[in-house]
Amino acid sequence: MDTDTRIFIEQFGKPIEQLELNLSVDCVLFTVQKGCLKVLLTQPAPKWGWMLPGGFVFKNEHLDKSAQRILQQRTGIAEIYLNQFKIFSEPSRFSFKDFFNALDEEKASYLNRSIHDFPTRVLSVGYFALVDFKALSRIHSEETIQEKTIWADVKKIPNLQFDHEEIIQAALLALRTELKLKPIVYNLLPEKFTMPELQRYYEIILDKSLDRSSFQKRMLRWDIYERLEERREGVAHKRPFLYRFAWERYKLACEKGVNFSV
Amino acid sequence: MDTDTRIFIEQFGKPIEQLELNLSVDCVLFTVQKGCLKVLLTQPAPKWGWMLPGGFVFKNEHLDKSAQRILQQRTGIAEIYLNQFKIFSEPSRFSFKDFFNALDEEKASYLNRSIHDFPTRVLSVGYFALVDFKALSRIHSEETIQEKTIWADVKKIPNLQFDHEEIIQAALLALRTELKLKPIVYNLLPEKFTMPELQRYYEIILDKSLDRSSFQKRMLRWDIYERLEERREGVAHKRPFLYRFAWERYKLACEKGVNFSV
DNA sequence: TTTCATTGTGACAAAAGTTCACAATGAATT
DNA sequence: AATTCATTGTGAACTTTTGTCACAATGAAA
Repeated sequence: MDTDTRIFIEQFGKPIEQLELNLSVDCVLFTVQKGCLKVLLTQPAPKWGWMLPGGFVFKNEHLDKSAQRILQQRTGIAEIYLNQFKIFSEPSRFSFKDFFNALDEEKASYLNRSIHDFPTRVLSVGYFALVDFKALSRIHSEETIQEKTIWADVKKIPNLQFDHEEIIQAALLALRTELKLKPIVYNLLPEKFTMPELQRYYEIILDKSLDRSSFQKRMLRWDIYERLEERREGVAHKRPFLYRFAWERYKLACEKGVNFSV
Repeated sequence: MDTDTRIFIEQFGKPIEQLELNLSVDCVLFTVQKGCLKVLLTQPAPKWGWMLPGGFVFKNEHLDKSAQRILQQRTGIAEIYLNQFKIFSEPSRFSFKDFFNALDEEKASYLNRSIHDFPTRVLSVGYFALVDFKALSRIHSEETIQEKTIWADVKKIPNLQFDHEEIIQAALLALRTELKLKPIVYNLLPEKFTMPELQRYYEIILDKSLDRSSFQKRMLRWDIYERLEERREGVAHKRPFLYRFAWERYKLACEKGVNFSV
């Protein structure tokens, strides 16, 4: 019996009978590290290439919960900003038949099933998620799945399984579009951050440089960031103020119809 | 045998074996008529209430094609602006069991199948579509399905089947959000239109009044509408100029990063 | 003590958005 | 035939927002 295949299909312990085999979720988890926008890639077993963290939806499970579960299994974090951005439904995007054949072994019989028991079309609902890289390193969850993972620069994505390269490009587009509508960058930053840091993150996501003075004025005019008394310490120059995202002010700004595009 | 049920399930002629019974598409077709934003509702048979035009996806059919087919069957128009905005996946949103029971007849046996042959969860991919009301009245397609339909004011939606009321509200939100990103209103208008008409359509969609002078200046500054030599004739006052959406200019504006929010 | 990259801020100009006003228009009314 | 009147195109004046530039403040590193 091929344990890897079983693990892949059975979602790390969930019996196959309790899975919607025609419905999967794939998560594009973005983070900013070393000045680059990165996405999490996994390799459940050495025989497979890199792919997005994802999996089949449980019977009776909400899609959002499914995405949340998949990310929690990998990061240990329960509350991650999630955005369902697109459904990938190309009939040929994933084939159980090809998948089992590619394994070049005893195929579906591993699961005591005929290949005809598997659906011919598997949908994937694409989610993008945002997380502060530093928050990840502080997490030590015992639930976290042990599988090989890397953070790949969005500008240098390796070849991926299935249609996952397409999913990442669509996620990137959706992230940038959403950023014109809502100030979601704060999900990538720690609770307290400086204006130059906020600006840097915008620049990294949008892949273009912004003017410092007008950026600061715009952010302050939105009035959704609370300036703290503290400043960032230990810098070799003037210490920048720390800011914090202010939910109540943000709600007010939304009601006023503030345009959050930069 | 219940012909209506067969027609409902079998998608007007498509054998049940060729349908993805766990995957449906529902279309929220918007139009502007008599100063109101309206959506198309259908009633395939008197025993059912109002619902959105929709149906099961064919095996091997692309989702976009499916939505296009469904709308073409109802409107006769082949090219309609389409936007896949959300997936409705609540496990209990549609149940074949409840559906057949509600019919209070010989249930699934109509289709020579056991209820266990039907999936327990049916997804719906939501599309919203935009069409010029006048274009509809000029269409005389022989393919058009004969079923009872109405145009319902979005402010006065009757009780609908399944989760279709929720789908309409989500579509309305998606339409308004999309309108901040792209000038998609032109899909609701005829090829030639005046500035006051364009403004009126924005006001109807966003459900708020806009200033005439600043609206006109904004539209002209985007430089995506071509002013024609013609004017609207037969009006009891100064004749307004006619404009036309200019694709090439629009593409240039997108490259320049024009913000299309009003 | 000096150097130096970075930050907060303000002056100024340019661009965009708002408000108001007025002449032009042409069917409808008298 | 003259008058009425709601609507339109446009421009002036003003406010707000954005873009550009400059300069002093800062504090670790040299």
